[in-house]
Amino acid sequence: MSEYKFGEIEKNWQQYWRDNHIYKVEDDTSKPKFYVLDMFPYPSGAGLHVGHPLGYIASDIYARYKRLNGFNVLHPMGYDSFGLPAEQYAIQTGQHPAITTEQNINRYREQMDMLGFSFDWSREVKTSEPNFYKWTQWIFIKLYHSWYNTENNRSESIETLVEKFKKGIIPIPPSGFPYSSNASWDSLSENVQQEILMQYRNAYLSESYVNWCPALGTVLANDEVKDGVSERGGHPVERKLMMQWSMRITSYADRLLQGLDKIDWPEPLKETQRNWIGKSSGSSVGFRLTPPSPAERGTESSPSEKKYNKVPDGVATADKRIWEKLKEFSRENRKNQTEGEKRLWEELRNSNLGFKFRRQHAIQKFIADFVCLSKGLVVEVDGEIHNDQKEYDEYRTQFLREYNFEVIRFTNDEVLSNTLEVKKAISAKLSSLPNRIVGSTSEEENLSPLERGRGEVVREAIEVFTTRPDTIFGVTFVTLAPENSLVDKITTPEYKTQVEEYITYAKSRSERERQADVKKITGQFTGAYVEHPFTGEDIPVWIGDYVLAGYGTGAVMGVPAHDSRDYAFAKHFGLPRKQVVKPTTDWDFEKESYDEKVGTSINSDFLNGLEVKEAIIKAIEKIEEENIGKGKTNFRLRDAIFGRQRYWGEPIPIYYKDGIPYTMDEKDLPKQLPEVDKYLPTEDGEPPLARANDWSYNGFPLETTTMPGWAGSSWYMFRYMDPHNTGEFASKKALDYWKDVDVYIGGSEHGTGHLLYVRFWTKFLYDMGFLPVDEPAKKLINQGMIQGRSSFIYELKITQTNLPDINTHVFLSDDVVNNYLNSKLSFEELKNGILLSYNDSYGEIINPDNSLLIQLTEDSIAFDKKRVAIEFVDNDILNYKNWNKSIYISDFDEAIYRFVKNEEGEIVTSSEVEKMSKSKWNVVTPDDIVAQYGADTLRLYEMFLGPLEQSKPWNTQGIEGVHRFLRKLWSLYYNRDGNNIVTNDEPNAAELKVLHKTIKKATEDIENFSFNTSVSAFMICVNELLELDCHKKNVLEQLLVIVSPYAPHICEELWSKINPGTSIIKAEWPKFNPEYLVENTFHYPISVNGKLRLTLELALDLELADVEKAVMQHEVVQKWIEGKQPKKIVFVKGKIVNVVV
RNA sequence: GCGGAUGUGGCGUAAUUGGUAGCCGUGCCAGACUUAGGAUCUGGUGCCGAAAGGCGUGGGGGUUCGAGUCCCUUCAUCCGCACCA
Repeated sequence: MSEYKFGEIEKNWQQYWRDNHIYKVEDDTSKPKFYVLDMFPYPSGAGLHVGHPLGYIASDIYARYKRLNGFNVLHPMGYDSFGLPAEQYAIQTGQHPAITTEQNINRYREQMDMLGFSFDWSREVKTSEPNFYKWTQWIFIKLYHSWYNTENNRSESIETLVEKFKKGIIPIPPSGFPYSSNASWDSLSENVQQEILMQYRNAYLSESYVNWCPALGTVLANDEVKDGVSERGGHPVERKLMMQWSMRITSYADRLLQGLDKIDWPEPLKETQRNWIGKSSGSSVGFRLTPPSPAERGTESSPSEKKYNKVPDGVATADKRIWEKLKEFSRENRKNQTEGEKRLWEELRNSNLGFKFRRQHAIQKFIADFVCLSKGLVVEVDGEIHNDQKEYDEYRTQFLREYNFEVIRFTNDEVLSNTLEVKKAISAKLSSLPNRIVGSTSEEENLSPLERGRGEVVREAIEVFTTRPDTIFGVTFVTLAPENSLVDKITTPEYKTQVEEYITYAKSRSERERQADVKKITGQFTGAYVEHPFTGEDIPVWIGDYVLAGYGTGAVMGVPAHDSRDYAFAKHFGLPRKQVVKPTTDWDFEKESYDEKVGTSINSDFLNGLEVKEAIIKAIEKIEEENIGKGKTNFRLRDAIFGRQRYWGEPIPIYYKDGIPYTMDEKDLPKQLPEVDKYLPTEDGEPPLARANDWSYNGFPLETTTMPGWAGSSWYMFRYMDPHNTGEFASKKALDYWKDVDVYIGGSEHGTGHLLYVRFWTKFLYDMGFLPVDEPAKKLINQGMIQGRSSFIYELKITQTNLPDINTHVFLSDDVVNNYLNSKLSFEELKNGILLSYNDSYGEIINPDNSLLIQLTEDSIAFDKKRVAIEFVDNDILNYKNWNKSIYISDFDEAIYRFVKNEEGEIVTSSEVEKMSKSKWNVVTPDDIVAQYGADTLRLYEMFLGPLEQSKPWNTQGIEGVHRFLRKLWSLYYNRDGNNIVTNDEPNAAELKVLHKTIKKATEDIENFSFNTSVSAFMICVNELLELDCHKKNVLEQLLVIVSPYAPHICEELWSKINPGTSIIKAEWPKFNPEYLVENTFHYPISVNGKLRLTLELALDLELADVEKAVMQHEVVQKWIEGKQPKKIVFVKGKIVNVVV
């Protein structure tokens, strides 16, 4: 063979590799493993475009490199084959999505094969195949039967939770509202038990606000919604309250955050994830509601308005009327404590259990032995139990319950003999109860402990979350989200109507509107007031839709002087402002709020003089001390909605018995998708699965929603390790050997979706003992996007008063339009050009006729920007000769096209860089490039384009150069006459230097994923070898090995010529030998005063003194120092000499 | 608004991490060969200047013998999040 016939060569070798299963990987534990993974594609109907292979080429190069270095490399590929487009297509055509998906996959496969990737196709996975999604369903079942135990910070089987319940220990569920019942677990009905467990399950069913997309007929996850519209299709999305399956990813928020520190992922991506998780620490603060007077409440006036009397009017714990008497009792009791009481007080006092207890405390007409007001728990120690005592105790318990106190009793003996158990029981009870806000009025502050026993005021409070507790003294109002359940409770009668109106208005605003005009300030006063926890001032309570119901407590404290949103709100409604932080610079508080976290606290009582950072700490301290609130961490991350009202996804393996969900038996998996007549919701609005004939399990109805697109992709990398296993998702042996992905390559657009979910599931599977690792990928590379270049052309439009505009089908060269718009071209000239275009038109003239154009006036013309398909544009020049009018201009209708050309006779198009997409007509497929230049050229070129991580618009300028390089490489082996000219001569020093310089560079670059620079190194190497006229096997052979990951076909071909019968795939990466690069001399740059004046070749072993002599003698240096004495001579060996005068 | 990134010839980019700015490739200019071609080869090509030389890494300032690289400041572009308290 004489010429570089890439087409033939590539086809032959692809065939050879396939036939010999050369890329098949065994679990060969004798070799070190290396796992190189690409994010698997969704097989869309458009096929691969030139952007897809960018990452695949990079990973292929890396995989090949690792193989040549003796690693056992796992490099698989598969398809994320469930998804919306296939289903949308199915709805339109009635064709089963599996069929279109299969077709698309075949097309993808064909295209990938064409590029010579070294994937082990025997391990291919498809998420839509039952033998794959069987395990996705299996994982779902595991998630359902597990809960996150915050004690040891990991997921556990739900059984461990039930055991706790049986022991009476009730962990606080993620929702924050624990069940509290004195009944034993076993005595609860199945229904209640399941309901309780649902509060804890990692996969759970709950009613919550979701992103509902009516056009797609399904809910979407937060990361599938961008700017209030669906990511796929761009349909509007609204908030809707629905019963939904969700994944409790929020339980993992902190670990997902921590985990980022130990993985080698790009910093911007980690930052995006941190942002998305959105951890912020601060404090909750309770603002007690000020009891309105009966007159204000309206209770006196009319019973019908009594429903607004829900504000507890300050439950003084002691009945004031009998206080004096109670005080006596209390005093007596304190003196005559029983042993048990004494012992228990030792345990409870000083907040030993984490909560403040009081003893001998009056609650209405009783004295409780011990009470924790912030939890509403009374602990009683009884003496001997006789019957009347029992009855009396029962009565007390009942009574206290009415006042919202839990009662727990122990006998004297119990306390003494088993203090530890008693303590544990109290602890468990405490942690199961919600917090209450307890406060005291300032007058009570000065009372003696005994006198305080009179009771403290327990009132309902609005709890807010703030990251700036240091600005607590700057609070001038409190705002609730319109959805906040307190709104209804607190609104006073006179504001009832307005508040209701406002809520209706807020609901009517779609998510998109709400996001679109963030600047629009709306809100409504409720009539209610709360009390400032430190100053006791009355603070008005507002509602406003700038407060989000789903974050924190759905309520904020308004500090208009130090929060820009509060500032805007206050300004709009004329609310006062209080400065409490002194800025470090001049600040005009009239103009804006001072939000910075630097400065000194002022007007803030105990915080005065503290720096913001200290003040925050101090404020939290005080808030906790006073039982006003608690230091707290909030996450922005929401639980991920897991159900989709769609057909083309994994069925959720759940059935319902009496309305209670149960998981299917694992042995019955996979639960395959049923056949349906249509891929649309039923008439009753049920998801498509409800159309199936018998969608049931053992006679019970099955769940009809399916899993979201990200389900399969959240664990697929582990399936590749053991893809044909039918008993497990992967064997322990395979998992232990392959462990995790060493290098994962894919786009950064998955930063908050896939890459977060896959980390979540990995951690979960790790917790449950199914995986040996808790992060899926050690290293991640984000390849940049290859953007498309969209072309546009202007169409002349005639605007008419009172009539619709006329599109003329006259298209103008972009520069002509610009010249006209910039007045470089007169209207007459333009008109002339338009009329002339009729002589050069395509087809006959239909409409508008020339007469209409003759009447054109300056006021009646406009230009319409239209898309042109990329295949008809070469370097921004419209190739109108190939123009296919039926497809290639948007808004086509039957017509004849005319073109107004510029002076060069060209039609110039304008262009924009956009995402490559079928709908934008800017897709370039690899097929044409491969046909024209070959896969090796495309591979090299895509790498040569620039750094892998960088996004860049696709252009083919420069592809010639890369192709030329391959031909030059070829010419090292074959001369023009097609004769093999490789010799067996020993290479000389110069040749070895060139080779080893390149080996060094190629090795370093590949390790750094700097593929563009190594391509350039190859070019230099080939250029230099050609110059040296080097055709020696000992040099060329090694060169081939280092080029082979990039251009495997040509290298395999040339290799086979010099090493017949062997494959370069099995070769060894050459070892860099630094000896060949050793130099004796160096061309020193010599500068005078930092300015380069000459270079001087000097021996490398020269020291400063010799160098100085040589340099100073030099006439050029003499000239520049102008006879002055050098102040200093800087000499860096092997680098530079600088003479300073 | 917050967060992240990037600014270097006509263009894509490179620079061993503070040490000769512009490698490699395109494009352009000139030449050679020629079957007159969008092939191949050779030379040139940051800008200004006839040259000597001067100026040059978005702008301004600083540190240093020396700055594309470090620090401060400012501008522009792109990406992500976006009323997250």
